[in-house]
Amino acid sequence: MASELERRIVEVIRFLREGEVVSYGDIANDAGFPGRSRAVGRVLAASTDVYDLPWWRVVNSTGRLVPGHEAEQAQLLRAEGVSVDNGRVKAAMYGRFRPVRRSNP
DNA sequence: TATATGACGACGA
DNA sequence: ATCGTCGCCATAT
Repeated sequence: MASELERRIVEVIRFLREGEVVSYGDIANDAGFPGRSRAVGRVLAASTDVYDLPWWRVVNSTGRLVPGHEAEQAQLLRAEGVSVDNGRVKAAMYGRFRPVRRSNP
């Protein structure tokens, strides 16, 4: 049985659209559980296939791709028109993803 | 009960 | 820009 936290997280990820890239922290915030980014990673790692979620549209707060799935994720993202460079989402202009520190906003 | 771990994030060096 | 440390917290051992 899924917890409230897990249900909310899954719901938020399910609604991500093509070309929309968000961070774990963004999802935690949208789910109503700010600061619980690790829970987002845990849910994805454990049940991506179960819920059939667009896991590739989730990156960390610095734009880094998912460890161990970088090649596939980069391919999936580029197929949606998202630029990926050296294991990173290239710019801060996709979806709600925003880097924490931008030297040149 | 106690530690270790991790698809994270903020910060400082 | 990159790396290490620390806070966080559910699971695993």
